[in-house]
Amino acid sequence: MPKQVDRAARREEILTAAVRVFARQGYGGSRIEDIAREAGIAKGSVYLYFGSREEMLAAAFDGLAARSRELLAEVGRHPGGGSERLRFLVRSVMRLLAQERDLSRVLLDVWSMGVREPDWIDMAGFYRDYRAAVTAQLTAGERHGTEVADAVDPVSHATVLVGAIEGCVLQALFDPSVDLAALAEPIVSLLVPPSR
Amino acid sequence: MPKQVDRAARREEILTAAVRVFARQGYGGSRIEDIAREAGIAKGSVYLYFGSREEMLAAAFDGLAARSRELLAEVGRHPGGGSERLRFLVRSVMRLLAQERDLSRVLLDVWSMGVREPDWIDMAGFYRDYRAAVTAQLTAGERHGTEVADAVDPVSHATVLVGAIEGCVLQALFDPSVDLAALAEPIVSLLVPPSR
Amino acid sequence: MPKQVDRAARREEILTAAVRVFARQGYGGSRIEDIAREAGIAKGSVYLYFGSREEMLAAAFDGLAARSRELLAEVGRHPGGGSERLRFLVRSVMRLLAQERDLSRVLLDVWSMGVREPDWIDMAGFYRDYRAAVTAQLTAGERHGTEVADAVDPVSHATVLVGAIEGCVLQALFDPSVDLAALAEPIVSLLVPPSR
Amino acid sequence: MPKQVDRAARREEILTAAVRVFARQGYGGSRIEDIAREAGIAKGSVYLYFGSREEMLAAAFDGLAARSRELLAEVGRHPGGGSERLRFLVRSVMRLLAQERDLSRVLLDVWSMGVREPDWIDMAGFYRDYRAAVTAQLTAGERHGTEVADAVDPVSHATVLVGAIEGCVLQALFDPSVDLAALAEPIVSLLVPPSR
DNA sequence: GATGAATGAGCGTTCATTCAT
DNA sequence: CATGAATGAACGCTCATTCAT
Repeated sequence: MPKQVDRAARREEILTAAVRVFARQGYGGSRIEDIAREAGIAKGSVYLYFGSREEMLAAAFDGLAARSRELLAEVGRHPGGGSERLRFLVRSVMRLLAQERDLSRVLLDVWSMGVREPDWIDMAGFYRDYRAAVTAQLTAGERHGTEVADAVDPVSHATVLVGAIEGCVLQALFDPSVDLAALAEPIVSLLVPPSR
Repeated sequence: MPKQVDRAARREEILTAAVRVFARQGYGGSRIEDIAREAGIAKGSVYLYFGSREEMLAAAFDGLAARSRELLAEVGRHPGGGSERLRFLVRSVMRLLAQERDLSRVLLDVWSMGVREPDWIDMAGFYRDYRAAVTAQLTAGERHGTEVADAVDPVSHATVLVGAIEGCVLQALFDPSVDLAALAEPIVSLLVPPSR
Repeated sequence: MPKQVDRAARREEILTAAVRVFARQGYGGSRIEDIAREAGIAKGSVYLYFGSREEMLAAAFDGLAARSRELLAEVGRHPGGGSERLRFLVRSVMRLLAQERDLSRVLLDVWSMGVREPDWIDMAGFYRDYRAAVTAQLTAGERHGTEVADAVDPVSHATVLVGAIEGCVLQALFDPSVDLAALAEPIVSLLVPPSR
Repeated sequence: MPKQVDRAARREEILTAAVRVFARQGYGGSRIEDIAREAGIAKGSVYLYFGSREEMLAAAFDGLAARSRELLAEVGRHPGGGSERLRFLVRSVMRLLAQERDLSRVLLDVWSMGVREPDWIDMAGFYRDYRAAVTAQLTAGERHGTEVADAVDPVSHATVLVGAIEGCVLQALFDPSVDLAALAEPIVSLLVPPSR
């Protein structure tokens, strides 16, 4: 299936170009022609791979979401207790986002879009799953009594942890002096309960 | 004698309408006419009070930023040590944002805009000040040795705290089952060091 | 009738302001508000004296046309033969236009408007009368054989003379180094037949 | 393979349509849609060939100016003395303008625009060159003493000659009974010095 | 497939004019 | 009379999308 591979690869190329342009100009400020130029193809050709401009934004987020879900899955297979796994999660996610500056920027537009059109991409579901995975690890050892009883209910704790990650990404986008990668450890120290 | 109008009040009315529309449709999806209709005036009249659509977005954020800065200032005058003051800050900010759903939604568009056009509104400066105020309270008692030495440097701690707030707001926007107001206490418990 | 006088005077004030603005910004680029500001009154007040923006342009030209027609009438009463009278006409007209830079500039807009809407102001009639007056003087002495037979028919001669005046005004408007007043004598020398 | 279009030719078609519309309705009264309709294309397509409405006006004048400059250059190569050459110039220019009624009408708008925005199109320069070419021919034979000493300085003489041409065009535009082509000879007789 | 010329709905903004005070 | 806030029709220009080649 050589055609299939080519098609998918070309689609990916265009998507990468789109993300660069979205990151630079914002979704609202990105013309199809800008994306085509960035991808080195003609304007009309974009429509051979994407049905609309919005579809590209969705695809960009899908990529990030897929990688995040993979991470979430990995976490469940990670050796160690809940805390080890959460540390792994936080570090992995922060590394991912620190490396994907462009995608992070685009995330802002996706957020804005997702708030308005809940049917467009299931943002609520994404973050719900995210929190659920964190919650699972936070409560992992509980039934064995090996974790100190937390004053904070695990779901709220998870929300705060997830929120801290997203909120740090946000600040890093605004202010280059905020080093996103370096914030993994503080988040871990402050929000991941010590093992045992 | 011309018609008597309180320019500032009228401007505020329009701004409120604009925020409602921005919240509902997103900045990019809000036509001037929508805003005018929401405000109960004619399209052209909007331009008697705002120079452009973007100016309304900026004004919306300015309002929120001003109230936030007030809060920050109040914090400095609040009785008690750094921890008390931080508790006050977190609770106040969360209450403010919980009450201002529309403004929070609009915040997403402002973020998106602010990342791209750093000269438009000084987002970096806003969050820098925000973090600085938090940092100040985190280090308030330190020189007297009354606070437990923190494993996390105060600036990073502040970033995480501010991030947690913003990140919780974000999740609450996506998912109505996330109760923003109820997250104040978890944030306090997890991220504000206990007094003494 | 004091009110009457005031009203007329006020109208004239506004018209003068309008001419200044038209000259500076062009008719198309002159907003009613600009004119009102120049006249030191409120926007709405303009409409107490003029029915529309276009009416002001017409009035501006009317003023110039009236003064031109006066000149034409004076010419007929001027002592001397046709040539003397033409010299007087050319010098007077050139002096008038040289003094009224603003009106000359506005003339360009009036021309542009007048070509398109013949019913608006009778431009054709104005120039016809103008040429007729010149023609009359060119042929003044002819029937007595006191003028040298001209190789050029008087109507064409008049057209060229009138054209030269307007064309010189035009060049002076474009190029400040063209001294309109100084062109009266050359026009006289070249286009007014010597007496006898 | 994209549709094959001769960009320059298409641009010219649109320009011709624009000139027709400008001539009929005036620049200020010509909507882009009118021009598009006249050209038989869609509104947006106009912008594939012109960046703005004003650019079309400039292009219209550029065309006329280019042809005029060609004429000026031809004059310098024309056989005969200065007077022969000037006769050739006057006749050629008058023929050109008589044939291009629409462009002449548009000229009125260009004048109006050019007076206000000297940087837009170098009207002053155009007429300066025009006068310079005429002046050159007026003084052509002087140093050999073959021309009768003129009472009028050549630069003023040139200004009057150029002015007469433009002024006759103007009158012809207002009044159909003025036959522009027929005015070439009167201008020659009156303003071009006889040979020798 | 690829192209890019063409389309035309759509929108931000302007401004002449009106009219309540 | 004077004012200037309000109006809303109008228009220049953009750009996502289509489709003939």
